[in-house]
Amino acid sequence: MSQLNLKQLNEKQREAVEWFDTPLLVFAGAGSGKTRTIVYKAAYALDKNLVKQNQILLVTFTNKAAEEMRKRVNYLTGQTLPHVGTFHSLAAKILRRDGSKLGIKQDFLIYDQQDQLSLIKEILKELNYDYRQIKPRSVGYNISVAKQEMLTAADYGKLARSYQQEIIAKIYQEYEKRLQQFGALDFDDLLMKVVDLLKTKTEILEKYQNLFKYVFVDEYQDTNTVQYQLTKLLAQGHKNLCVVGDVAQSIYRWRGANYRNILKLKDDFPDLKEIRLERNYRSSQTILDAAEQVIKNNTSHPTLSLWTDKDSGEKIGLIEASSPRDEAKKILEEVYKWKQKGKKWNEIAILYRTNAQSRVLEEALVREGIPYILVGGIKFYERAEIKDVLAYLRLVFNQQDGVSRKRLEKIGKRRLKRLEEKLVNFDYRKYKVNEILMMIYETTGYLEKYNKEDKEDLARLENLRELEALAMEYERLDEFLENVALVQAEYYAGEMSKNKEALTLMTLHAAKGLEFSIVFIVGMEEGLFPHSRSMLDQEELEEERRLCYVGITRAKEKLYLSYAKQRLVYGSYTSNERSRFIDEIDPDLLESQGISQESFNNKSKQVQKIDDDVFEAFLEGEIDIDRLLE
DNA sequence: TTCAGGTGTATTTTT
DNA sequence: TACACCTGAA
Repeated sequence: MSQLNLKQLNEKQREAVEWFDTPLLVFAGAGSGKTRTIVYKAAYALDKNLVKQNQILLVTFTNKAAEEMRKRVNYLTGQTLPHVGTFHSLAAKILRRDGSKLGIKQDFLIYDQQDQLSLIKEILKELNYDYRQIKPRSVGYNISVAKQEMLTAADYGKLARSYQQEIIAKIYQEYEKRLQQFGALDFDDLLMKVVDLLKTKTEILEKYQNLFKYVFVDEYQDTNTVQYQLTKLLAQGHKNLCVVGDVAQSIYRWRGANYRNILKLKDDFPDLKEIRLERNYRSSQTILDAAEQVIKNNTSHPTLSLWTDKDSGEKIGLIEASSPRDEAKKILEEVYKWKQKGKKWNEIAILYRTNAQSRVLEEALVREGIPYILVGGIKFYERAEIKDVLAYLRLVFNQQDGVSRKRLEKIGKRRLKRLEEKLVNFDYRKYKVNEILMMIYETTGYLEKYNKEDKEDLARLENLRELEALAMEYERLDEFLENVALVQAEYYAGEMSKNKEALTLMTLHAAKGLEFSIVFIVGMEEGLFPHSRSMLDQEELEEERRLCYVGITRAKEKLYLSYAKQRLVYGSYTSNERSRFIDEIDPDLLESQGISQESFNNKSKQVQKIDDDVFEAFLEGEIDIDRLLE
């Protein structure tokens, strides 16, 4: 039969898997086997014939998580779940099918944040607002927040109290008009419209309520109001709902996430069953203790109390540095220690609060010849050349698309004109995506923009080659565009990105859901972490603390916290106190790391590149750091 | 269409 | 500091 064996679960996990009587809320602490529990529960429901595979709806926050769960359910049961995805992809699916009832065209485009911003800028210009007074970003943010609260432009106008808000209301109204005209929906629209659809068209609501006999929602603490509504609507039918989350890991408040949604659930489902997964399989006791000591300073929400069978393990390394450069150096000393003990590069991660901090670290890694990957940075689909070509493709798909047209006008009116002439007699449905791509290149001569001899241009051409490879995977243009809009292509920057075994650099946000043997959290300074923008507001400060909690609980064996006494911020030197989060940890759990050896200090500066052979010898443990740096 | 120069601004960014 | 963005001139 199947791979399903409930003996692989602990008691609490099993209880969660077998519970089908009433709606279920699983508080799953960091490293408590959350994914495993969801996956087993879905598999169990299939195995017991409680539902068929297409009757399970499994909503996650990232495509990566969705992919992971789909794979694992498939492994356990041999069945593939068709409805696993993000809130946004689910909404897009429903709107493509039934959106016409709300007057939404079936082939609507999806505008991302950048599209939204360009559109707002254009409107600002046309309505004669000064972008210095009315900031496009802020307008976009306000519109987004409004939509998350399901406020239409008209609603917003009625609620507007200040002059600023009235202007935003006007822009919002115009923005909506244009979206409609262009046949486009933005990210927030997807959710808002689908809730609108389900609320107003009972027959459609019933259809989906009947279809989805079981609804799972992962990372529930990060849902916003409209996502909460959507969950409620869909689950209200069979009342077979399982949501999983951890309040202490809610770190997206600034995008509308409201962890109170998880606490509010009891009001909507009075017979809600609660199960807590508090056994941690990831970290040492010391790391868990530190995490708990930090998070218990948050007073506005309850927290879980994690425990483990493991030993207390290593103390938490505390690194004090004079500057970010010194910080990087000291970190690498510790990194080498672990490398010598046999750890692989990919078991080590350096986490920071802001992207700007990555640079000094990168420089140090490059100097030492340590392979690394930098997660985040410029996203693939956000690159100018990729956006250009996608704009052409979107225009082929939908000639109403004003944002794309505007962009294409900027890169060449003649090119655009030639394409538009071609499109008069062109039916994209008859061609594969890469055939259309070739047609675009031929008609517009876009590639001539770039010179192969130029290093930067060559990189752009390579990116476009990559896009072509992606396009090959799709037959139909609409499918390709939908995927581009809703799936952020994973993209790693950095010298050594091709090297699989590499140390990871990323923001604390990006680290959520991941784990590493050795974790460094750097820049633990007041003003940086907690960030100065968050220090005045209790709610925001607590979110910073949750972020710290997320960071700490990424570590399996050894955690390091580091801070620099002086740091260059916006061009001027500032001295910051060490982060309050460090002082929230019992000093007995901490251990100051030694001052660096002078030799390392001096030599590492001179070393440009280490010989491969020497480096290899070092990896084999044949020589030590000092020899390596000679 | 391109580019130099000025100006303002500066978290995090699953979709 | 450093970068993104706008503007105006060539």
